Amino acid sequence: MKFTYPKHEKLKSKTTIDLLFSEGKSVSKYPLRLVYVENTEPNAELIKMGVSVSKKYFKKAVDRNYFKRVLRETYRLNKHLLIDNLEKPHAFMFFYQTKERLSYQEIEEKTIQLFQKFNERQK
RNA sequence: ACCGCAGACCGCCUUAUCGUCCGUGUGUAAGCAUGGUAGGAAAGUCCGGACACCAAAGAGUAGCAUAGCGGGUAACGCCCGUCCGUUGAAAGGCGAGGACAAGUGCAACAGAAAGUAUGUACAGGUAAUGCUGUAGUGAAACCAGGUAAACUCUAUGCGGUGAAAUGUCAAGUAUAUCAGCAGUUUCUGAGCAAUCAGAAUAAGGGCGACUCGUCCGAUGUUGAAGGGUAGACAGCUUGAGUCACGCAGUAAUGUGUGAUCUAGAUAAAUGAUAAGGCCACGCUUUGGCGUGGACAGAAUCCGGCUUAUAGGUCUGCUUUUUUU
RNA sequence: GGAGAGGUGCCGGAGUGGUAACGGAGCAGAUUGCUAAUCUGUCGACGGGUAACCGUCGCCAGGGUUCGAGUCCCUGUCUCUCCG
Repeated sequence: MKFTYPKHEKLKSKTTIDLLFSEGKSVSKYPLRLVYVENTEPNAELIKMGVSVSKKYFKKAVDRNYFKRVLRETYRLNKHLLIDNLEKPHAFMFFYQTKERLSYQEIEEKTIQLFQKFNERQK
Protein backbone atom coordinates (compact mmCIF):
# COMPACT_ATOMS: atom_id res chain seq x y z
CA MET A 1 0.00 0.00 0.00
CA LYS A 2 1.32 3.39 -1.06
CA PHE A 3 0.49 6.52 0.85
CA THR A 4 -0.13 8.72 -2.17
CA TYR A 5 -2.81 11.15 -3.34
CA PRO A 6 -2.26 11.50 -7.10
CA LYS A 7 -4.19 13.64 -9.52
CA HIS A 8 -6.52 10.95 -10.87
CA GLU A 9 -7.72 10.28 -7.35
CA LYS A 10 -8.99 13.84 -6.89
CA LEU A 11 -12.62 14.70 -7.26
CA LYS A 12 -12.79 17.25 -10.08
CA SER A 13 -15.82 16.65 -12.24
CA LYS A 14 -18.48 19.27 -11.69
CA THR A 15 -21.30 16.87 -12.55
CA THR A 16 -20.10 14.30 -10.02
CA ILE A 17 -19.89 16.99 -7.36
CA ASP A 18 -23.43 18.15 -8.11
CA LEU A 19 -24.58 14.53 -7.82
CA LEU A 20 -22.74 14.19 -4.52
CA PHE A 21 -24.48 17.18 -2.97
CA SER A 22 -27.96 16.36 -4.28
CA GLU A 23 -28.01 12.58 -3.64
CA GLY A 24 -25.08 11.85 -1.32
CA LYS A 25 -25.25 10.48 2.21
CA SER A 26 -22.97 11.51 5.01
CA VAL A 27 -21.24 10.38 8.17
CA SER A 28 -19.68 12.74 10.67
CA LYS A 29 -17.38 12.65 13.64
CA TYR A 30 -17.31 16.19 15.01
CA PRO A 31 -15.78 18.36 13.64
CA LEU A 32 -15.19 16.25 10.54
CA ARG A 33 -17.81 15.22 7.99
CA LEU A 34 -17.67 12.83 5.04
CA VAL A 35 -20.23 12.99 2.22
CA TYR A 36 -20.27 10.05 -0.18
CA VAL A 37 -22.15 8.64 -3.16
CA GLU A 38 -21.71 5.67 -5.48
CA ASN A 39 -19.98 6.80 -8.67
CA THR A 40 -21.92 5.46 -11.65
CA GLU A 41 -19.90 7.11 -14.40
CA PRO A 42 -18.29 4.69 -16.86
CA ASN A 43 -14.62 3.84 -16.20
CA ALA A 44 -14.79 5.50 -12.79
CA GLU A 45 -11.87 5.24 -10.41
CA LEU A 46 -12.42 3.13 -7.32
CA ILE A 47 -12.16 6.25 -5.19
CA LYS A 48 -12.50 10.00 -5.84
CA MET A 49 -11.83 12.34 -2.95
CA GLY A 50 -12.32 16.09 -2.56
CA VAL A 51 -11.57 18.32 0.40
CA SER A 52 -13.32 21.48 1.59
CA VAL A 53 -13.09 24.10 4.32
CA SER A 54 -15.79 26.74 4.30
CA LYS A 55 -15.22 30.48 4.36
CA LYS A 56 -17.83 30.46 7.10
CA TYR A 57 -15.33 28.97 9.53
CA PHE A 58 -12.07 30.55 8.42
CA LYS A 59 -12.06 33.92 6.85
CA LYS A 60 -8.46 34.04 5.69
CA ALA A 61 -7.26 32.03 2.73
CA VAL A 62 -4.10 30.97 4.59
CA ASP A 63 -6.10 29.24 7.30
CA ARG A 64 -8.38 27.48 4.83
CA ASN A 65 -5.40 26.25 2.84
CA TYR A 66 -3.71 24.95 5.99
CA PHE A 67 -6.67 22.83 7.08
CA LYS A 68 -7.26 21.54 3.57
CA ARG A 69 -3.66 20.39 3.52
CA VAL A 70 -4.04 18.69 6.86
CA LEU A 71 -7.18 16.90 5.71
CA ARG A 72 -5.43 15.76 2.56
CA GLU A 73 -2.51 14.52 4.62
CA THR A 74 -4.62 12.49 7.04
CA TYR A 75 -6.59 11.05 4.15
CA ARG A 76 -3.39 10.09 2.37
CA LEU A 77 -1.99 8.25 5.39
CA ASN A 78 -5.26 6.49 6.24
CA LYS A 79 -6.99 5.92 2.93
CA HIS A 80 -6.36 2.16 3.09
CA LEU A 81 -9.13 2.05 5.72
CA LEU A 82 -11.58 3.12 3.01
CA ILE A 83 -10.17 1.36 -0.04
CA ASP A 84 -9.94 -2.07 1.57
CA ASN A 85 -13.67 -2.02 2.25
CA LEU A 86 -14.93 -0.63 -1.07
CA GLU A 87 -16.35 -2.87 -3.75
CA LYS A 88 -17.96 -0.31 -6.10
CA PRO A 89 -16.52 3.08 -7.17
CA HIS A 90 -17.38 5.89 -4.80
CA ALA A 91 -16.96 9.67 -4.72
CA PHE A 92 -16.21 11.43 -1.44
CA MET A 93 -16.06 14.98 -0.09
CA PHE A 94 -14.28 15.62 3.16
CA PHE A 95 -15.20 18.66 5.33
CA TYR A 96 -13.72 20.48 8.28
CA GLN A 97 -16.58 22.12 10.14
CA THR A 98 -15.54 24.19 13.14
CA LYS A 99 -13.94 27.50 13.95
CA GLU A 100 -11.59 25.83 16.43
CA ARG A 101 -8.04 25.19 15.37
CA LEU A 102 -7.38 21.55 16.20
CA SER A 103 -3.85 20.15 16.19
CA TYR A 104 -2.65 17.70 13.57
CA GLN A 105 -2.71 14.78 16.02
CA GLU A 106 -6.33 15.47 17.02
CA ILE A 107 -7.47 15.68 13.41
CA GLU A 108 -5.71 12.44 12.48
CA GLU A 109 -7.36 10.64 15.38
CA LYS A 110 -10.80 11.92 14.36
CA THR A 111 -10.17 10.96 10.75
CA ILE A 112 -9.43 7.33 11.68
CA GLN A 113 -12.58 7.22 13.81
CA LEU A 114 -14.61 8.73 10.96
CA PHE A 115 -13.35 6.20 8.42
CA GLN A 116 -14.13 3.32 10.76
CA LYS A 117 -17.62 4.69 11.28
CA PHE A 118 -18.09 4.77 7.51
CA ASN A 119 -17.04 1.14 7.20
CA GLU A 120 -19.53 0.06 9.87
CA ARG A 121 -22.27 1.94 8.00
CA GLN A 122 -21.46 0.02 4.81
CA LYS A 123 -21.88 -3.41 6.39
C1' A B 1 27.13 57.12 23.42
C1' C B 2 21.93 58.35 23.64
C1' C B 3 17.33 60.12 21.44
C1' G B 4 15.08 61.03 16.89
C1' C B 5 14.58 61.19 11.32
C1' A B 6 15.23 59.20 6.34
C1' G B 7 16.54 55.27 2.89
C1' A B 8 17.77 50.10 1.54
C1' C B 9 17.42 44.93 2.86
C1' C B 10 16.34 40.09 5.49
C1' G B 11 12.02 38.14 7.37
C1' C B 12 13.52 31.27 10.86
C1' C B 13 17.75 27.55 9.65
C1' U B 14 19.62 22.23 9.12
C1' U B 15 18.85 16.91 8.60
C1' A B 16 15.72 12.50 7.94
C1' U B 17 11.08 10.02 6.40
C1' C B 18 6.36 10.19 3.69
C1' G B 19 3.96 13.18 -0.12
C1' U B 20 1.82 17.48 -4.10
C1' C B 21 2.28 19.98 -8.90
C1' C B 22 5.36 21.21 -13.36
C1' G B 23 9.60 20.45 -16.73
C1' U B 24 13.45 17.06 -18.71
C1' G B 25 15.42 12.03 -19.59
C1' U B 26 14.18 6.86 -19.88
C1' G B 27 10.39 3.02 -20.51
C1' U B 28 5.06 -0.46 -24.39
C1' A B 29 3.17 0.76 -19.62
C1' A B 30 2.99 0.97 -14.29
C1' G B 31 6.99 3.46 -12.85
C1' C B 32 12.09 5.17 -12.06
C1' A B 33 15.94 9.07 -12.15
C1' U B 34 16.79 14.23 -11.98
C1' G B 35 15.87 19.82 -11.64
C1' G B 36 12.45 23.25 -9.85
C1' U B 37 7.96 23.99 -6.71
C1' A B 38 4.62 31.09 -2.56
C1' G B 39 5.07 37.24 -1.44
C1' G B 40 7.11 41.93 0.08
C1' A B 41 2.94 42.83 0.43
C1' A B 42 0.84 37.21 -3.50
C1' A B 43 -4.03 41.44 0.08
C1' G B 44 -7.35 45.92 -0.92
C1' U B 45 -9.05 46.39 -6.24
C1' C B 46 -7.71 52.62 -5.55
C1' C B 47 -5.12 54.35 -10.37
C1' G B 48 -2.19 53.46 -15.06
C1' G B 49 -0.83 50.17 -19.16
C1' A B 50 0.04 45.52 -22.27
C1' C B 51 -3.16 41.94 -24.58
C1' A B 52 -8.09 40.34 -26.46
C1' C B 53 -12.97 41.03 -28.18
C1' C B 54 -17.38 44.26 -29.42
C1' A B 55 -21.43 46.98 -34.21
C1' A B 56 -19.88 52.57 -37.01
C1' A B 57 -15.01 51.05 -32.11
C1' G B 58 -19.14 57.43 -35.74
C1' A B 59 -20.30 62.90 -34.33
C1' G B 60 -21.94 66.11 -30.45
C1' U B 61 -23.70 66.74 -25.45
C1' A B 62 -23.66 64.92 -20.72
C1' G B 63 -20.48 62.39 -17.27
C1' C B 64 -15.79 61.18 -14.80
C1' A B 65 -10.70 62.25 -13.53
C1' U B 66 -6.42 65.43 -12.86
C1' A B 67 -4.58 70.71 -11.28
C1' G B 68 1.98 75.80 -8.67
C1' C B 69 6.33 75.32 -12.17
C1' G B 70 9.90 72.00 -14.70
C1' G B 71 11.43 67.01 -15.77
C1' G B 72 10.98 61.27 -16.04
C1' U B 73 7.94 57.27 -18.11
C1' A B 74 4.62 52.62 -22.37
C1' A B 75 1.26 55.24 -19.18
C1' C B 76 -0.50 57.18 -14.52
C1' G B 77 -3.99 60.08 -9.79
C1' C B 78 3.05 57.44 -9.67
C1' C B 79 8.29 59.13 -9.23
C1' C B 80 12.28 63.13 -9.18
C1' G B 81 13.73 68.33 -8.73
C1' U B 82 12.10 73.06 -7.24
C1' C B 83 8.93 77.39 -5.43
C1' C B 84 5.11 78.53 -1.89
C1' G B 85 2.19 77.24 2.50
C1' U B 86 2.15 74.47 7.05
C1' U B 87 4.33 71.60 11.10
C1' G B 88 8.85 70.28 14.12
C1' A B 89 14.24 72.64 18.44
C1' A B 90 16.63 70.17 14.11
C1' A B 91 17.31 66.23 10.54
C1' G B 92 12.76 65.98 8.38
C1' G B 93 7.21 65.36 7.73
C1' C B 94 2.57 66.92 5.40
C1' G B 95 -0.26 69.72 1.35
C1' A B 96 -7.00 67.93 -4.22
C1' G B 97 -1.44 74.15 -4.18
C1' G B 98 -5.56 76.84 -11.27
C1' A B 99 -9.72 80.70 -11.38
C1' C B 100 -14.66 84.14 -6.88
C1' A B 101 -11.51 90.55 -11.64
C1' A B 102 -17.43 85.62 -16.27
C1' G B 103 -22.14 84.17 -14.06
C1' U B 104 -25.29 81.76 -10.15
C1' G B 105 -25.72 80.25 -5.15
C1' C B 106 -24.51 79.99 0.27
C1' A B 107 -23.11 82.31 5.20
C1' A B 108 -26.70 79.45 11.81
C1' C B 109 -25.76 82.69 16.15
C1' A B 110 -23.92 87.47 17.06
C1' G B 111 -23.99 92.21 14.71
C1' A B 112 -26.51 98.68 12.60
C1' A B 113 -25.08 96.01 8.32
C1' A B 114 -23.23 89.38 5.41
C1' G B 115 -23.63 92.28 -0.56
C1' U B 116 -27.66 96.26 -3.92
C1' A B 117 -23.37 97.15 1.55
C1' U B 118 -23.50 100.81 5.47
C1' G B 119 -25.12 102.71 10.87
C1' U B 120 -23.68 104.23 15.95
C1' A B 121 -20.02 106.21 19.64
C1' C B 122 -15.33 108.75 20.15
C1' A B 123 -11.29 111.42 17.71
C1' G B 124 -9.55 113.99 13.31
C1' G B 125 -10.87 116.68 8.91
C1' U B 126 -14.14 119.60 5.30
C1' A B 127 -17.76 124.80 2.41
C1' A B 128 -20.54 120.08 2.96
C1' U B 129 -20.79 114.60 2.97
C1' G B 130 -18.75 107.68 5.91
C1' C B 131 -14.38 112.01 4.00
C1' U B 132 -10.28 109.50 7.50
C1' G B 133 -8.91 106.61 11.91
C1' U B 134 -10.32 103.81 16.31
C1' A B 135 -13.97 100.93 19.09
C1' G B 136 -17.72 96.93 19.08
C1' U B 137 -20.03 91.68 16.51
C1' G B 138 -18.25 87.72 13.93
C1' A B 139 -14.75 82.65 10.62
C1' A B 140 -15.34 86.78 7.31
C1' A B 141 -17.00 93.92 7.48
C1' C B 142 -15.31 101.16 2.78
C1' C B 143 -12.41 95.24 0.38
C1' A B 144 -12.63 94.22 -7.28
C1' G B 145 -14.92 91.25 0.84
C1' G B 146 -15.25 85.35 2.07
C1' U B 147 -16.51 80.50 0.04
C1' A B 148 -14.98 76.27 -5.94
C1' A B 149 -13.42 68.56 -1.04
C1' A B 150 -20.72 74.96 -3.57
C1' C B 151 -22.67 74.81 -8.78
C1' U B 152 -19.46 76.54 -12.30
C1' C B 153 -15.31 78.30 -15.58
C1' U B 154 -10.30 77.28 -17.70
C1' A B 155 -6.58 73.65 -19.35
C1' U B 156 -5.53 68.45 -20.24
C1' G B 157 -7.09 63.31 -20.65
C1' C B 158 -10.89 59.30 -21.08
C1' G B 159 -15.35 54.45 -26.54
C1' G B 160 -17.04 49.99 -23.79
C1' U B 161 -16.12 45.16 -21.71
C1' G B 162 -12.39 42.12 -18.96
C1' A B 163 -8.62 35.94 -19.37
C1' A B 164 -15.15 33.44 -16.26
C1' A B 165 -11.85 38.14 -22.48
C1' U B 166 -10.91 35.28 -26.81
C1' G B 167 -9.57 31.15 -30.32
C1' U B 168 -9.52 25.76 -31.69
C1' C B 169 -11.42 20.48 -31.21
C1' A B 170 -15.21 16.19 -30.91
C1' A B 171 -20.98 15.34 -29.78
C1' G B 172 -26.01 17.24 -30.33
C1' U B 173 -29.81 20.89 -31.05
C1' A B 174 -32.91 25.97 -30.23
C1' U B 175 -38.04 30.81 -29.95
C1' A B 176 -31.64 33.14 -32.88
C1' U B 177 -28.99 33.26 -38.71
C1' C B 178 -29.18 32.61 -44.22
C1' A B 179 -31.85 30.97 -48.71
C1' G B 180 -36.43 29.32 -51.31
C1' C B 181 -41.82 29.29 -51.22
C1' A B 182 -46.36 31.22 -49.18
C1' G B 183 -47.80 35.97 -47.15
C1' U B 184 -50.02 41.44 -43.81
C1' U B 185 -50.51 46.94 -44.71
C1' U B 186 -49.49 51.22 -47.96
C1' C B 187 -47.81 53.56 -52.51
C1' U B 188 -46.47 53.55 -57.77
C1' G B 189 -46.81 51.36 -62.70
C1' A B 190 -49.37 47.87 -66.32
C1' G B 191 -54.42 45.98 -67.12
C1' C B 192 -61.72 46.51 -68.32
C1' A B 193 -60.89 43.03 -64.44
C1' A B 194 -58.81 38.77 -61.89
C1' U B 195 -53.94 39.60 -61.27
C1' C B 196 -48.67 40.78 -62.13
C1' A B 197 -44.10 43.79 -61.25
C1' G B 198 -41.34 47.26 -58.27
C1' A B 199 -40.76 50.04 -53.85
C1' A B 200 -41.92 51.33 -49.05
C1' U B 201 -43.80 50.34 -44.21
C1' A B 202 -45.64 51.26 -38.40
C1' A B 203 -45.68 49.99 -33.23
C1' G B 204 -41.23 48.70 -31.23
C1' G B 205 -36.08 47.20 -30.54
C1' G B 206 -30.25 47.39 -30.94
C1' C B 207 -25.75 50.71 -30.95
C1' G B 208 -25.82 49.64 -21.79
C1' A B 209 -27.03 58.09 -20.32
C1' C B 210 -29.24 61.69 -24.10
C1' U B 211 -29.53 63.83 -29.23
C1' C B 212 -28.14 63.22 -34.23
C1' G B 213 -27.02 59.43 -37.23
C1' U B 214 -27.41 54.35 -38.33
C1' C B 215 -29.10 49.11 -38.35
C1' C B 216 -33.16 45.52 -37.60
C1' G B 217 -38.33 45.08 -38.04
C1' A B 218 -45.88 40.78 -39.21
C1' U B 219 -46.07 35.58 -39.67
C1' G B 220 -45.87 30.33 -41.41
C1' U B 221 -43.22 26.35 -43.73
C1' U B 222 -38.98 23.58 -46.17
C1' G B 223 -33.77 23.24 -46.53
C1' A B 224 -28.89 24.76 -45.20
C1' A B 225 -25.61 26.45 -41.71
C1' G B 226 -24.84 26.57 -36.61
C1' G B 227 -24.35 28.65 -30.67
C1' G B 228 -24.51 29.12 -25.32
C1' U B 229 -23.79 25.46 -21.31
C1' A B 230 -20.51 20.92 -19.52
C1' G B 231 -15.41 18.63 -21.30
C1' A B 232 -10.33 19.02 -23.63
C1' C B 233 -6.41 22.13 -25.65
C1' A B 234 -4.44 26.99 -26.58
C1' G B 235 -4.31 31.91 -24.19
C1' C B 236 -0.17 30.63 -19.75
C1' U B 237 4.28 32.60 -18.56
C1' U B 238 10.91 35.30 -21.94
C1' G B 239 9.08 39.88 -19.72
C1' A B 240 8.47 47.91 -20.20
C1' G B 241 12.41 40.50 -16.92
C1' U B 242 16.66 39.75 -13.18
C1' C B 243 21.93 40.56 -11.78
C1' A B 244 26.90 42.95 -12.42
C1' C B 245 29.90 46.84 -14.37
C1' G B 246 30.63 51.37 -17.31
C1' C B 247 28.72 56.11 -19.29
C1' A B 248 25.04 60.60 -19.32
C1' G B 249 22.01 63.31 -15.74
C1' U B 250 21.49 67.26 -9.21
C1' A B 251 17.81 63.22 -9.31
C1' A B 252 13.73 60.21 -11.04
C1' U B 253 15.64 57.81 -15.19
C1' G B 254 18.02 56.67 -19.80
C1' U B 255 21.73 53.93 -22.37
C1' G B 256 25.88 50.29 -23.62
C1' U B 257 28.32 45.56 -22.64
C1' G B 258 28.28 40.84 -20.34
C1' A B 259 25.83 37.03 -17.63
C1' U B 260 21.23 34.54 -16.50
C1' C B 261 15.95 31.86 -16.79
C1' U B 262 13.41 32.33 -11.41
C1' A B 263 5.64 28.89 -9.69
C1' G B 264 1.99 27.84 -13.48
C1' A B 265 -2.52 25.17 -10.32
C1' U B 266 -7.98 24.98 -12.34
C1' A B 267 -13.16 21.76 -6.30
C1' A B 268 -7.46 24.81 -7.60
C1' A B 269 -0.37 21.98 -6.17
C1' U B 270 3.62 24.61 -3.50
C1' G B 271 2.88 20.29 2.32
C1' A B 272 3.09 17.03 6.93
C1' U B 273 5.71 14.61 10.86
C1' A B 274 10.18 13.94 13.97
C1' A B 275 14.97 15.61 15.94
C1' G B 276 18.56 19.52 16.66
C1' G B 277 19.72 24.73 16.48
C1' C B 278 18.20 30.20 16.55
C1' C B 279 14.91 33.99 18.46
C1' A B 280 10.87 35.86 21.75
C1' C B 281 7.92 35.47 26.21
C1' G B 282 6.88 33.27 31.16
C1' C B 283 8.80 30.63 35.51
C1' U B 284 13.53 30.19 37.78
C1' U B 285 17.60 27.38 42.80
C1' U B 286 21.00 31.24 36.84
C1' G B 287 21.69 25.20 35.57
C1' G B 288 17.40 24.61 33.19
C1' C B 289 11.94 23.89 32.25
C1' G B 290 7.43 25.28 29.57
C1' U B 291 4.90 27.87 25.56
C1' G B 292 5.20 30.11 20.86
C1' G B 293 7.43 31.39 15.68
C1' A B 294 5.11 38.60 12.47
C1' C B 295 1.65 39.83 8.56
C1' A B 296 -0.04 36.59 5.37
C1' G B 297 -1.22 32.13 0.19
C1' A B 298 -0.14 33.25 -6.74
C1' A B 299 -5.09 32.55 -10.47
C1' U B 300 -3.45 36.63 -17.73
C1' C B 301 0.91 39.72 -17.07
C1' C B 302 3.44 44.31 -15.83
C1' G B 303 4.23 49.87 -13.40
C1' G B 304 2.43 52.39 -9.02
C1' C B 305 -0.53 53.68 -4.65
C1' U B 306 -2.86 52.09 -0.05
C1' U B 307 -3.31 48.87 4.07
C1' A B 308 -1.17 44.55 7.54
C1' U B 309 3.64 43.06 9.51
C1' A B 310 7.11 39.68 15.62
C1' G B 311 12.06 40.42 15.24
C1' G B 312 16.69 41.82 12.98
C1' U B 313 20.83 44.01 9.65
C1' C B 314 23.26 48.01 6.95
C1' U B 315 23.93 53.23 5.30
C1' G B 316 23.31 58.55 5.81
C1' C B 317 21.69 62.73 8.71
C1' U B 318 19.85 66.03 13.28
C1' U B 319 19.93 67.52 18.57
C1' U B 320 22.40 66.89 23.31
C1' U B 321 26.64 65.18 26.20
C1' U B 322 31.78 63.41 26.71
C1' U B 323 36.88 62.76 24.81
C1' U B 324 40.81 64.13 21.29
C1' G C 1 -12.49 36.59 -10.35
C1' G C 2 -15.52 41.04 -11.09
C1' A C 3 -19.46 44.89 -9.86
C1' G C 4 -22.66 47.65 -6.50
C1' A C 5 -25.28 49.33 -1.91
C1' G C 6 -25.24 50.35 3.16
C1' G C 7 -23.57 51.15 8.74
C1' U C 8 -27.54 56.96 13.13
C1' G C 9 -29.79 55.46 21.20
C1' C C 10 -31.71 48.58 23.18
C1' C C 11 -34.70 47.72 18.15
C1' G C 12 -36.83 49.94 13.63
C1' G C 13 -36.01 54.46 11.00
C1' A C 14 -35.92 60.17 9.11
C1' G C 15 -32.31 63.85 8.60
C1' U C 16 -30.86 70.87 2.24
C1' G C 17 -23.27 72.11 5.63
C1' G C 18 -26.08 75.56 10.99
C1' U C 19 -30.21 72.75 18.14
C1' A C 20 -29.59 64.50 16.05
C1' A C 21 -36.81 63.99 14.07
C1' C C 22 -40.45 60.03 14.81
C1' G C 23 -42.28 55.07 16.30
C1' G C 24 -41.59 50.59 19.40
C1' A C 25 -39.35 48.52 23.79
C1' G C 26 -37.58 49.99 28.76
C1' C C 27 -38.05 53.17 33.31
C1' A C 28 -41.07 56.58 36.50
C1' G C 29 -45.79 58.71 37.56
C1' A C 30 -51.30 59.22 36.93
C1' U C 31 -55.73 56.14 36.54
C1' U C 32 -57.45 50.97 39.21
C1' G C 33 -58.97 47.10 44.89
C1' C C 34 -55.03 44.68 41.33
C1' U C 35 -53.61 44.01 36.12
C1' A C 36 -54.23 45.22 30.91
C1' A C 37 -55.50 49.34 27.97
C1' U C 38 -55.10 54.70 28.12
C1' C C 39 -52.65 59.45 29.45
C1' U C 40 -48.14 62.27 31.07
C1' G C 41 -42.99 62.49 31.67
C1' U C 42 -38.23 60.35 31.02
C1' C C 43 -35.02 57.57 27.97
C1' G C 44 -26.50 57.76 24.44
C1' A C 45 -21.70 58.37 27.52
C1' C C 46 -18.55 61.06 30.89
C1' G C 47 -17.64 65.11 34.37
C1' G C 48 -19.55 68.97 37.82
C1' G C 49 -23.76 70.30 41.14
C1' U C 50 -27.99 69.06 47.30
C1' A C 51 -31.19 70.20 43.28
C1' A C 52 -33.02 72.93 39.13
C1' C C 53 -29.46 72.43 35.72
C1' C C 54 -24.58 73.17 33.29
C1' G C 55 -20.25 71.59 30.42
C1' U C 56 -17.64 68.14 27.19
C1' C C 57 -17.88 64.12 23.85
C1' G C 58 -21.30 61.10 20.75
C1' C C 59 -24.22 59.30 13.88
C1' C C 60 -18.83 52.14 11.96
C1' A C 61 -13.14 53.71 12.80
C1' G C 62 -9.11 57.24 11.61
C1' G C 63 -7.63 61.59 8.95
C1' G C 64 -8.75 66.06 5.82
C1' U C 65 -11.70 70.52 3.70
C1' U C 66 -14.72 74.32 6.30
C1' C C 67 -15.99 79.56 11.00
C1' G C 68 -18.94 75.02 11.60
C1' A C 69 -19.37 67.94 9.10
C1' G C 70 -24.28 62.66 10.54
C1' U C 71 -24.09 65.41 5.72
C1' C C 72 -18.49 67.06 1.39
C1' C C 73 -13.45 64.39 0.26
C1' C C 74 -9.72 60.43 1.29
C1' U C 75 -8.06 55.71 3.89
C1' G C 76 -9.58 51.47 6.52
C1' U C 77 -13.31 48.06 8.59
C1' C C 78 -17.83 45.27 8.93
C1' U C 79 -22.60 43.73 6.78
C1' C C 80 -25.65 42.81 2.61
C1' U C 81 -26.80 42.28 -2.70
C1' C C 82 -25.76 41.18 -7.94
C1' C C 83 -22.87 38.74 -12.26
C1' G C 84 -20.78 33.61 -12.88
